[in-house]
Amino acid sequence: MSKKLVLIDGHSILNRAFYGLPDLTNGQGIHTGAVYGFLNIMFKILEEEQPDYLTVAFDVHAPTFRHEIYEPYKGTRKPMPQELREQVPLMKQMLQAMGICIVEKAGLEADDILGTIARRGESEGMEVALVSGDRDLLQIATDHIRIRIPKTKSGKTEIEDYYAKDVEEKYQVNPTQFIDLKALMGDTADNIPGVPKIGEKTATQLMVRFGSLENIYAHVEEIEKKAVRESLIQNRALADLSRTLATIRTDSEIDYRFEDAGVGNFYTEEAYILCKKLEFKNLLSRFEKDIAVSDGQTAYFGELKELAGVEELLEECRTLAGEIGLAILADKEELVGAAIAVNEQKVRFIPCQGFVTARYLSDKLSEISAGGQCRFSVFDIKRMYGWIEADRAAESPDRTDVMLPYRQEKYFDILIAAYLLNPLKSDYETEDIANEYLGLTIPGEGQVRGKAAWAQAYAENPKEVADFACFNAYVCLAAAPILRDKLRGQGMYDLLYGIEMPLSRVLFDMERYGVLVKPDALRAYGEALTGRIGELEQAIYSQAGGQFNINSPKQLGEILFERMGIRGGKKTKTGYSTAADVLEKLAPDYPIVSDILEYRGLAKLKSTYADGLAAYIDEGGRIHSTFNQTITATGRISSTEPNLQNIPMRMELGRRIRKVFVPMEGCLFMDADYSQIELRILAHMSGDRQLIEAYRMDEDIHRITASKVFHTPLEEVTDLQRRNAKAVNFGIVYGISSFGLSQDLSIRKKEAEEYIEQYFRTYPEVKRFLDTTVENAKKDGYVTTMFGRRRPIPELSSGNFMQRSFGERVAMNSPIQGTAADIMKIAMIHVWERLHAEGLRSRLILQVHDELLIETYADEEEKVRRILTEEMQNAANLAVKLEIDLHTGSDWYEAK
DNA sequence: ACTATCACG
DNA sequence: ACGTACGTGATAGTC
Repeated sequence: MSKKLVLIDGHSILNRAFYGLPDLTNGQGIHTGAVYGFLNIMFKILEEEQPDYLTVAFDVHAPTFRHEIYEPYKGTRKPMPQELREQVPLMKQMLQAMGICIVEKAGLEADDILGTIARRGESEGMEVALVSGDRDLLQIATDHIRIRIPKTKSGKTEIEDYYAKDVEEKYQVNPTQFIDLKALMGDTADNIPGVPKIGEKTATQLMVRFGSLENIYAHVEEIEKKAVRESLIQNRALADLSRTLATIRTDSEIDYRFEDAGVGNFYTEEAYILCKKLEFKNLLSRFEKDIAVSDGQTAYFGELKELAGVEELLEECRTLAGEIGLAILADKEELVGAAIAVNEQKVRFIPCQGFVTARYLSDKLSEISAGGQCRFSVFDIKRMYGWIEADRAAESPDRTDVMLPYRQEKYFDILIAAYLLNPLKSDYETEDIANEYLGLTIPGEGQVRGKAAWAQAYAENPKEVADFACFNAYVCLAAAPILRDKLRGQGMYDLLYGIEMPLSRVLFDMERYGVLVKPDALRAYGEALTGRIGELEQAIYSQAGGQFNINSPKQLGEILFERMGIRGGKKTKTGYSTAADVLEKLAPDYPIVSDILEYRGLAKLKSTYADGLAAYIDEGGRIHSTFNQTITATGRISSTEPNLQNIPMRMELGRRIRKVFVPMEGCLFMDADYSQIELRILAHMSGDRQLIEAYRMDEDIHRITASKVFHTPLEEVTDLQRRNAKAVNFGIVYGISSFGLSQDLSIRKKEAEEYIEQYFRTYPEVKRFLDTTVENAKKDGYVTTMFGRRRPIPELSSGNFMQRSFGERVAMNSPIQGTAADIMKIAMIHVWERLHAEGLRSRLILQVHDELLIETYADEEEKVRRILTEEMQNAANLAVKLEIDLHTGSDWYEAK
């Protein structure tokens, strides 16, 4: 096995970390963000590489410009900001404390040091990973020297890897040629002048054609472009100088021995003290952990393969009064294994093999789950119910306590907890939770399995996969108390056990149950569309005078606004806007435009719905959507693969798709939706007497609003007035802006302003409520729903007007939308509980934000109607009634 | 991977 | 003066 060497470009990574992270300071006002970021990147790399040797190189003078002596070409790189400059010595101090080898030498660039050590390592047969923030180092890449460039993308650090072949693939030149390429195009940041008039494109062209700078000059007369040719000839000296400047030395004289760079124990007392001083809390806990278990975190992880050992462990869990961490590795229909963290010292992976079959393990876990003393902390419980409640998940019982375990802390889901604590993140891997709440770096799922199934990954790499599972179980166990404390501290513990945990069980059922569709009807619908789409296509081509891709906004824009000369303003960054609202204005004057609009509509229906849905139908004719509980910023549920929350409704033709969603034999659909739930919540939360009063009248709310706002007797309110009032009602809920309202109603901004002003005069407490909500949000940095759900709004402290305005609208909207989501979730749980408690077979099928669909057995219709009505209306006790519209039918179209 | 568009609440 | 309605997901095209 060849040895592994990791080299880090100190300044460049520190720089990356500085600009990639918010500006952290400790209590004494010392800036620490860059050091912190550097350490995180370094630990991530170390976990991945597990190197034998590690070295960090620095330039001697902190803000050195590359080749500073060449004054005329002084770089355009900004000077290093003070906040970063002062972190350089701190960084070095930290590395020294951790016993990490640092190399720097007066008169030498870090690049040259890195290049030299990398080559030496390679010649001694090592695999070298060179970590740097910029691409200069690419010229060093070989088959054994890999350049690693960390990229910060939306908070996550991704690392790009370049062997020699990857450089060629990406830049069309090999690493050696990369030097010449750079000499030609120059690099202002690095003080490399380059040849005037030659940029990246021309430089690449020349290099691909001639292979080297030397050869370019040998054939310079063959270059067709006059400007390029002459610039080359005139600037020969500059080109040669640039080449020298661009070349990284690999034969520098440095005093360096690999023995001094061995990777040892970083967690020294000295480093611990320094981390404490800098207040790297996350890192500290990691230090303590590693000091405690001295020789590495995996030391107490183990694999259990013998039945006897497994039984012993499971029995221990069954009788344990405390909490255990549980991680399940499962592919779609195959349980591969489970890791259990009994305590911090005992974490074991149980693979499904030999006598320990998947069935055995699943049954055992179900038994413990149902009757054991212990509690489970897991990641993503919804995906686990199927494995740990094999029996109970089946049809059940006439009991009133069916939901009890989910309410009473039997389970703790670190995914849901992390989501509640910060619902703004785009994903919540165990890896991220470990890092954020435990300061621990663990392997990521992608690293361990790539795209392979777990079964395959385990077969190929049992140790790594077992460790991965153990890490996950461990993190579930270790993070639980921390997350619990934070949730309690933020008043969200009741939200977790009153709503989210029970809900996860409801969603699991809905996903597994699915919804029946009629494949033939769906196919027929698609075929009907195909016919009309073909006609429209021909009509459009003949009017446009030729064929083109109607689906391409780019081509369509060119045809419409250039070839056909239709007037229509540019809108998007990339060209003309062909969005529906633009085209609708043109449709009356241009038949082709209305054809395009119709085509668009039909193409959408066909691709997304007719064809799209068909791909998800299982053997039983059912579609099983996934209901995501940890996606939205406001607390709503989302639906994916397929999305069943955006099935067409507003237009008749699209709405007909709902006819293919049907109840199974012997059942009917029962559908109920809340009537203006958000506006009612606004009435309640604001306590506005007029608005509450309006809801107590048995009359259409938009009509009443119109009457009040426009000072018109109720009977005389015109349709237009009602429509305007309705738009204002919506606008208020969205976090009103006069511009937005004016767009929606196609009126002048001034008029919109007047409407809003009138509205607020009518409902003054609504205005006060919205104002204080925004004000509090600015003070606290977040808003909350009636049930304590939080949404942080970082935009509110933005210096950017647009961002801040957005934050203000969000502050007005989120408590309302979020409370509506909370109420619907409560209703779902109660409906589910009563269906089970009353021994009914009817089941919840879909949730569409304010709507619930139940597949109802014919003989249960009246009971279900009662349950649905009562539980939805009574889900929350507001100052106004929660009313619902309820319908039944033999398909979704009819029931809605 | 990103953009534009459009389906829903 | 800034340039917007709030929350989602899927598809197709383009890079």
